[in-house]
Amino acid sequence: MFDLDNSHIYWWRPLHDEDAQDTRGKILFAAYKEIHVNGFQAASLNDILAHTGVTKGALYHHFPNKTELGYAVAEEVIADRIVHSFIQPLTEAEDPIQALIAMIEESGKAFTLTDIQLGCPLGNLAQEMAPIDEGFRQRLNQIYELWHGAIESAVIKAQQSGKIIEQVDPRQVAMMVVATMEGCLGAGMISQDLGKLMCCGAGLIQYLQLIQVD
Amino acid sequence: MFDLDNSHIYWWRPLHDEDAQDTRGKILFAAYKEIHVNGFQAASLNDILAHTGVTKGALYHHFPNKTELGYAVAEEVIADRIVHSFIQPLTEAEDPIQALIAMIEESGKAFTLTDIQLGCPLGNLAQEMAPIDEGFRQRLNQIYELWHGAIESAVIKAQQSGKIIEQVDPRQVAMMVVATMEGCLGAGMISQDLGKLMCCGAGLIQYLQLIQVD
DNA sequence: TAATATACATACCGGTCGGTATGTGAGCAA
DNA sequence: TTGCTCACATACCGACCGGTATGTATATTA
Repeated sequence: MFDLDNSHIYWWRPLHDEDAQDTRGKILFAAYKEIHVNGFQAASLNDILAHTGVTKGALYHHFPNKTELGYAVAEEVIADRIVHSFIQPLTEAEDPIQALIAMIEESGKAFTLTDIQLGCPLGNLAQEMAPIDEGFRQRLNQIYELWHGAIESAVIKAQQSGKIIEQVDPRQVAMMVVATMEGCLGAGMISQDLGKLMCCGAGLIQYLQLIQVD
Repeated sequence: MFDLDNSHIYWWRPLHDEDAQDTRGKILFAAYKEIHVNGFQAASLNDILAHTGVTKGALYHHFPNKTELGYAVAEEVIADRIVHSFIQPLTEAEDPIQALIAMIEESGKAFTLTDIQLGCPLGNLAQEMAPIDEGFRQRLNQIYELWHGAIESAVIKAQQSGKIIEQVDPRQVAMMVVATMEGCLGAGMISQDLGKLMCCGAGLIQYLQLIQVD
């Protein structure tokens, strides 16, 4: 239904170099892009193969069926991306709340119109598959729990060093931040307007500043 | 792929009585449910017909093709639901911010596990179709803009009556509230945990209380 | 009453889907 | 050299998809 070849500006690209990959890696990355654009159910194996030059025999040599290919994309590609982009920067930071704010600001600037048209690979797949496939739900939920945990730890750390007010519940803040980030991306996607994405993100940043001690 | 018949507890049900509808209405409502469960692309016309007892001839008598059926669902069923559930209560309220908080609390209580498994009909469809079909994007974006406008007006009204601090931008708050509500539903969906939905919603309510003047 | 339009019902079509059965060439161990 | 395994390649299958062509009963109009 929709064919997108914008590999040169693909923000959601996994961090490692996909050109130097083996057959399995090629399939995995092509499947990731197909799924990101069309969703899992509408993703066509034939299209994935056409984009890679790999044949169907090779695909079914590495993956038993389409569903397992989807699981592998979730576990290996998407999880990897979330950890590197949103979790590691938080756990490594001195001041994790400032890092979080910086991360939101950076994301807002780094996104292109093409990026937000596609939405978040994790969020899209979760919305589509969680209700109808327990295997997807569990794998994607695990990624979210990692993410929630990282922000929760950041808030706790900030509270301990007296940078965030004691009244807020770290778990609540963590869930809300992730939810709002996903929601902001959705707003950007539907409006196809980077300004609205930034507007939404600014609201989130202001919230994070409101819960800091003066 | 997934067949759900929980019409007796279907929270997302349109407000009017679907049993007393004409053929067109029956198709529309059945399509709405199919799309809500499976997404638009994976929604099967044959399944819709099987659930209604209507035949394909009747369907194509009322709708020229699947896409136009989807447009009609967005314009007539989904928009109707959002307006009645989230917009009218706001525009009619004396104290719209309190109404907004009450609405979030009420939603949290009214939802069943089955409800959150499916996610928001508007959000799901937007995430799926906005990137690949301009017709869907425009129709769904219009609904979001209505929603944003209603909350923005509520915030402005609250600022004028001195109930909300002047520092916040009404448009930012509006977009963030909608984004967070959608994000919270997503969190509930993926975790299949009403507690997490409530936790996320509590974070949003606390934000709304933080921007109120003491 | 005859003609016409509406509101469906039935049967079927070409195309695409995920999946499979079978074939093939390279590498390696004996 | 032979025999086996791995890593694919090719051809094909039945199922299901959205869509259409055609038939028919009923209501409306001339």
